[in-house]
Amino acid sequence: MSQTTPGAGRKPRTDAQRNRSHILDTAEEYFSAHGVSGSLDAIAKQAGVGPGTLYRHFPNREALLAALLSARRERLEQRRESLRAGAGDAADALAQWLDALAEWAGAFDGLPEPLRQALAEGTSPLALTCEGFVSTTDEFLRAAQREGGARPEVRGRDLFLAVLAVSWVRGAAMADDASGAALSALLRTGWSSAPARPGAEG
Amino acid sequence: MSQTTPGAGRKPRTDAQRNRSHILDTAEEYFSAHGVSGSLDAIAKQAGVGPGTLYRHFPNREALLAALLSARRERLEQRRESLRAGAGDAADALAQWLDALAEWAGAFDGLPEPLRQALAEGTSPLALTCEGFVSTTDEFLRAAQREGGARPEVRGRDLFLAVLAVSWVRGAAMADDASGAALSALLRTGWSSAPARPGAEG
Amino acid sequence: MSQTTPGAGRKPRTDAQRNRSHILDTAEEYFSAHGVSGSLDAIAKQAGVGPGTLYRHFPNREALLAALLSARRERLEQRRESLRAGAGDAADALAQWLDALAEWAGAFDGLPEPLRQALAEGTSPLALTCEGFVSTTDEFLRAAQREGGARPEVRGRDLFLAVLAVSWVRGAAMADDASGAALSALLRTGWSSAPARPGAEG
Amino acid sequence: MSQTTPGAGRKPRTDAQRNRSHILDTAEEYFSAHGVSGSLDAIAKQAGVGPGTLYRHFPNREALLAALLSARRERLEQRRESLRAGAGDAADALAQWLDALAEWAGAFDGLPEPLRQALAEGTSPLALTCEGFVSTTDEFLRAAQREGGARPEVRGRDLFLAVLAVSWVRGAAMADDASGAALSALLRTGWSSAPARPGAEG
DNA sequence: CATGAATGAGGGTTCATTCAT
DNA sequence: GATGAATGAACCCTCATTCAT
Repeated sequence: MSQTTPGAGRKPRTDAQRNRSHILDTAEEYFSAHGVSGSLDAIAKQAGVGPGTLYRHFPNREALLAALLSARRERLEQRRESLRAGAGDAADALAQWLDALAEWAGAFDGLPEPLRQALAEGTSPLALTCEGFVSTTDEFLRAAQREGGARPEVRGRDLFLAVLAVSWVRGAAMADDASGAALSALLRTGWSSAPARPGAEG
Repeated sequence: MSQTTPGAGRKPRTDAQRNRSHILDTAEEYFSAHGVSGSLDAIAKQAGVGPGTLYRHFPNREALLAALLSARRERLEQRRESLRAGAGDAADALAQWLDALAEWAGAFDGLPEPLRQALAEGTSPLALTCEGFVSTTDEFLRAAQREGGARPEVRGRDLFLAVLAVSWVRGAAMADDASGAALSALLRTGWSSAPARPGAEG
Repeated sequence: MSQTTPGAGRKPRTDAQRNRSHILDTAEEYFSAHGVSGSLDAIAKQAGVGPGTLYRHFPNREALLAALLSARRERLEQRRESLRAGAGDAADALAQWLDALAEWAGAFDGLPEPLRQALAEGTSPLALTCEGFVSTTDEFLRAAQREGGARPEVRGRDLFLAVLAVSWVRGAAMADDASGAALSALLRTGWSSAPARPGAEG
Repeated sequence: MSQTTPGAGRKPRTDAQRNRSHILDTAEEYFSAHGVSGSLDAIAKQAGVGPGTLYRHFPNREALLAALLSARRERLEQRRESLRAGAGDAADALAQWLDALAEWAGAFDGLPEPLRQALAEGTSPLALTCEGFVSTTDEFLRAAQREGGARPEVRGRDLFLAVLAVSWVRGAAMADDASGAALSALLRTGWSSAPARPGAEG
């Protein structure tokens, strides 16, 4: 009655994997449609498994989220590599990295919230993922600072949080889609047009 | 059971008012302690009224929130007036206005979320309040732009959203309290140290 | 779809009472059939109310149990009165009171367990009821002790617990129904045939 | 993952035994800590075996319990032997046997319950163990009766049940630890101080 | 023999909201 | 106006048991 596509026969053992990824697919779909607060039970049902099965694979919502994001993380890490390899401006690289990060954090409706919490509380499987990205952000940032393309007082963690915040704003179906881009720009240049403290950075 | 002595038979119209403001006081306290997602039922109970009574005055959570914020809005409007009157730099006035706004948006845990939604969806009593502040922000912003103290491409709505976003980040008990301030600074100056406007500063 | 017998129209307000007692009736029936560990949700469903309604009236299983038993308590208290009024032997009165108590404690399958817990932990609405009966037991006991019909070292609380224990034994569908009676007798006379009090019988 | 070095290919038959006794040790520990209603899954996990393995050895909770108790049974049977050998009073021997039994039945929190059920239903591996002890109790009892130290109408089965009941009462963390002892005494002498029906037994 | 993934009913509980009184 | 009982979907989680490998 439950999990097999009819005619697929039995799927045990190795299909723990298949089941797991089926749950992941379903969750991806479900979170995309309903946001990260969607019901776990509903995901299980939609995946055609009992709640216990989902629970076995992912003991809580964050674990599921973490698994979901880790798939996307790969893409992000590829991006990181290509940006590292890229010859150009360190500041541009940072900007592009932040964009990639923002896209990642905006994968699902409401995702920024648990990410921020993970960062704040440290526990939760999401925290590790976040910390990793904070480090990467720091690298890009320091490179840019060395080249004089980024303000020296800025810290990677703040930048990461800022990206989260921008994603959070984007999250709502905005009346005005320009806002997302505008905020990214704001983040880069600030609203002030005063000189960026001449002499502070050469 | 709450405000009338039983058997009095006289229920002066003012009782409705008294009830209403008692609910507001309770809600203020409750939201401060439990964040804006606290149970409305609990507020009603704590206020000593039935849930129906609460609902009569405030048909939903946002209405209650709006009423709560409108009290604080006065303070904010006073701030606006004093900033308008202030002689100084228009950019500084804007910065101070944004700070005041951030404080307002951080009144309760989780408040930025409904504010953003209100702004995005337009419906909801909160939307009006927000729009009002967007306008005010716009005024300050345009003044600053006229003086050359703010970038011309920035819009008041984006600034308002940015303030919301900063408040949202602050919301979590951050491991690092400096982040809030850092983000505010970031918002003003951006992370880039490239000249704010080519030619503007040599 | 839910709680009204079709055609009964609406039942609000006063029918909180009717509802409440309907739940009680259902619970009585349900506990009789399935023992005191039966599902509360199932009771609610069978009573035609939502789980929340049941929950409103009885915040937990013990509260429900207490309400159920308080109905029977009246019968027990009548018994107490008639025993008090009865002229006869104080020891016999005690014995009959203990029998009544045992019947009360055996009302539902598994009831002795929560009763014992209530007595041990003191919290729980059941505890009060139990304590009351302990007191009554003490009264009967002391009367019997004064007449020399009960051992002086025995305490009311122990007797109450013993009754609970006897009911507990009875609880299982015994292969041998004589056991219940045998235990009651045992409780009265003990298994030893040594003189009850040295000198009391020569 | 548990007992074989992976790749060894050799799984001597004794491993089953080793597994079995490891499960038993774990269960002993677990039941001691959590009472007999603890989760079997948890025991399996703690023992480092799959739930299936546990189930192979012990098809249900009672089987596991029976195995656990059979270890303790040996101690009990030694006690029996020493009591049989003892010269003294048959009634005292019975009393001591009952004490030993009570201790046995109190080995784990909540143990009396399944024991009673086993006795009542006859099925279940525990029943055999219980019946054995009923017989032994009967032996001691009859000896005492022959010496005039026990009432003639008492039966071994009732005494066994009574011991279970006393253990059951002891089970709860009693506000008053004296109750356990008091009940044992009660069981021996009864609460009545009337002569033990002189003439009925000599 | 051992494994451990899967099952899935069932547990208690919460709460925004409606509506008869 | 105020009341508060009723609703009932939804939530997360547990666990004894089966069975393909």
